[in-house]
Amino acid sequence: MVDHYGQPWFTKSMKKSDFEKQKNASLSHQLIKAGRLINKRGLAAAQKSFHLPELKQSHLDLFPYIDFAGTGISEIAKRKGVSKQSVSKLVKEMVHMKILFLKVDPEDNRSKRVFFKTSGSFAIQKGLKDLMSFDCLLKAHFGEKSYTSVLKKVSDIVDIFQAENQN
Amino acid sequence: MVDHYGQPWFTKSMKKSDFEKQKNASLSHQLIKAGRLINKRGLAAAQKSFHLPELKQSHLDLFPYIDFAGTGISEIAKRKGVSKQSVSKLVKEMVHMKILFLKVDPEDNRSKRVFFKTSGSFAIQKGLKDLMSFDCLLKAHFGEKSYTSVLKKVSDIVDIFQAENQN
DNA sequence: ATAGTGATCAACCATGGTTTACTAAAAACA
DNA sequence: TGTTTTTAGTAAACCATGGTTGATCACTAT
Repeated sequence: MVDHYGQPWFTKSMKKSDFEKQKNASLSHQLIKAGRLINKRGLAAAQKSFHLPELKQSHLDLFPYIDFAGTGISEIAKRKGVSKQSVSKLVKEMVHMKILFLKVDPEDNRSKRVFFKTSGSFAIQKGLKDLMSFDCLLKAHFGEKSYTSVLKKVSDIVDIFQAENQN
Repeated sequence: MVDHYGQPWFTKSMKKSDFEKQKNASLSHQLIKAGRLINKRGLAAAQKSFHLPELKQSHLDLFPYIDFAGTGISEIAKRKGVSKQSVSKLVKEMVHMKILFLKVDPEDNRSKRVFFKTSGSFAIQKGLKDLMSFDCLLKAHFGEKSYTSVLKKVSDIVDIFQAENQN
C-alpha cells in the first residue's frame, strides 16, 4: 500500500523492511512522479532552448488553451477557469518574450486574438527539437511497439479520469 | 509532434486538421496529464476522507520525505530542498490536523522527530481506502497482469529521469 | 439609447517560499 | 574542564507568484 505522494502508508503492524518492496507498487504514484519529472524537464528544456529564463510554468500552462487559429483572451480564461485579467498579464509577458503575438479581430474590434509566433527571432523549431527529445529517448528505450502500447494505456488512464471529472 | 503541455506544436505547413491525430501522440504529454489528474483526485480524496478541507497540496508534498521511523525537520527540509523554516510551518499545521505528531529525540534533545499519526481520531484507514481506490480501478480496467506491465514501464521512465537528474 | 462584452489597469489577497534573528542543546577543542 | 562553534528548531518580517475584484474604456448587439 502506497500513497500518492511517494511514501508508503503503513499500519502499526507494518515493518520498516516492507518499504522498498512497496515503493514502486502503485501505478498512481508512479504516474504522478513521472509527470512531475517530465514537467520539470520540459520547463528546463524550454527555458534553455528559447533562451528565456523568464519563462515560467504559468506561461506554459496557457499553451493548451491557445488555438492554432488564434484565441481571444476571454476565451482562454474561460477554458482555463481563471479570470481574464490574470490571463491578460501572462499573455502580455509572452508577447514580450516573442512567444505569442496579438492581432485585433477584424470581425470585432474589441477582441485581440492570441497567436503563436512561429517565425522571426523566436526559433520555435530549435525549441521543438529539445522538447521532443524525451519522447525519442523513450522510443529508443522501449522500442516503437512497446512505446505505442504504453502510450495507449496511459491515454486510457487519462480518459478514465476525464470521464470521471465530467460530473 | 506535440508539446509537453497539451497543445500540438506546429509549423507553418501544418494544417489545423492534424490536431486531433497528434493530440494523443506524445507519451510525455500523456504522462504529465495523467499525473496532474491523479494528483488532483488524490488531494480531493484526501480532503474528503479526512474531513480536512484545510489540507493543501503543500502538506501532501511533505509525505515523501517523512520516514516511517521518524524524521527531523531539518532532514525533511534538506531532502526537499527548501528552508527548514517553511517545513517547520507546514509540519506544525499537519500536527494540528492530527496527521503527524512530534517526539523529542531522546538521543538529541534539540531534535524533534516527525511521525505519521496512525491511530487516534485521525482515521488513516478510511482515508487510505479512498486513496487506494484509483489503483483498484486501474487494476480492474487493465487486469492484474497488464497493470503490472504498465507499472513496470512507467517505473522505468521514472528511473530514466532520476538517473538523468543526478548531474 | 442602452445593455453587454473584450481588454486592461490598479488594488488587494493567499500561498509558499525566503532572510534575519534568536534560543537551546550538542560537539569540538584549548 | 570551560569556552567556542555548530546544529535543530522557531518566529517575524519580507517577497514573488499567481490569483482575485472593481473600475474603466471602447466597441458590439439589441
